[in-house]
Amino acid sequence: MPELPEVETTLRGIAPHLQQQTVSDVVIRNASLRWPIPKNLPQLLRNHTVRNLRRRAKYLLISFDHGTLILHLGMSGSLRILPHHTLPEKHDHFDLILANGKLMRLRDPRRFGAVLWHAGDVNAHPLLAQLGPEPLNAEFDADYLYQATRNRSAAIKLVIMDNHLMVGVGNIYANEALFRAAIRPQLPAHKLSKARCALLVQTIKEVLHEAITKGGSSLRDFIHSDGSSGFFQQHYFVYGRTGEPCKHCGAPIKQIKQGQRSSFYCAQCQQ
DNA sequence: CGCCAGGCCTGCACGC
DNA sequence: TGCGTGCAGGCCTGGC
Repeated sequence: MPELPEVETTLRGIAPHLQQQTVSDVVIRNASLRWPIPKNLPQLLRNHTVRNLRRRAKYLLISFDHGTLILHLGMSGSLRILPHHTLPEKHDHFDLILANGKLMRLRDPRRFGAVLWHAGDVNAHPLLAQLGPEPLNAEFDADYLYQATRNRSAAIKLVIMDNHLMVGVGNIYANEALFRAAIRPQLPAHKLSKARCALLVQTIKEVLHEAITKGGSSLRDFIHSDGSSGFFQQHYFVYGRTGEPCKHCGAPIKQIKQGQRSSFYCAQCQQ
């Protein structure tokens, strides 16, 4: 279930193998992801060279001279670098085959991911054009969060997960960042003081940085691994810990639903 | 068997 | 008008 740190780790894992490499072929085994994989991708990419790789929100952007391949891992997607002719397994839907003897393979059991093509300025793509700032960029700061939440009466957890306001905060890290900032997830966003906005900005950056560092430490296993990059071993303060004692005060962690997603918090520590 | 998890787009209805 | 908001639906599989 890739959140931003997993996507960032994936980017770092695949980038060295794709950079300046020429695509020799594209294999589409099952085109029915969130949107259909364009059928003409093989013709579009054959004999073209990867110029650059980057991440925007949870999208991986692989750019060529004539356009950009947009990848999203959805909830169950992973990418691996493998030798040519490695046999595909059940949920291996897409391969980018490189002239250097390797291939990049997308596995996505639940098929919520995406493989799209955009010619021209990728930032103008409908999926990317409306996105808010990156949480790890300097532009995402206390002033920004404070101003952006003044007219938002919705719960702060829903607001920080709104991609128009900011990107990259999924359910796990939203819960964890709010716990660390001692902010109750149901709090109306506009009620946050400037100081609490500053704290939340800090804890969001902190949980994401920590997760990326941990993911990075398992990067050596990226190739030939299952692509999960060791994120399973992370410890959480609140996520998935319903009824278990708060690691700060011992009170049982509560679970509620917000926007059809589970929220976890300590009613004692978070106000 | 049913329920749940995950990301996130889409559509609808409402009120200001 | 056009937002913000809340809700539901859709896309899937695997694990409990």
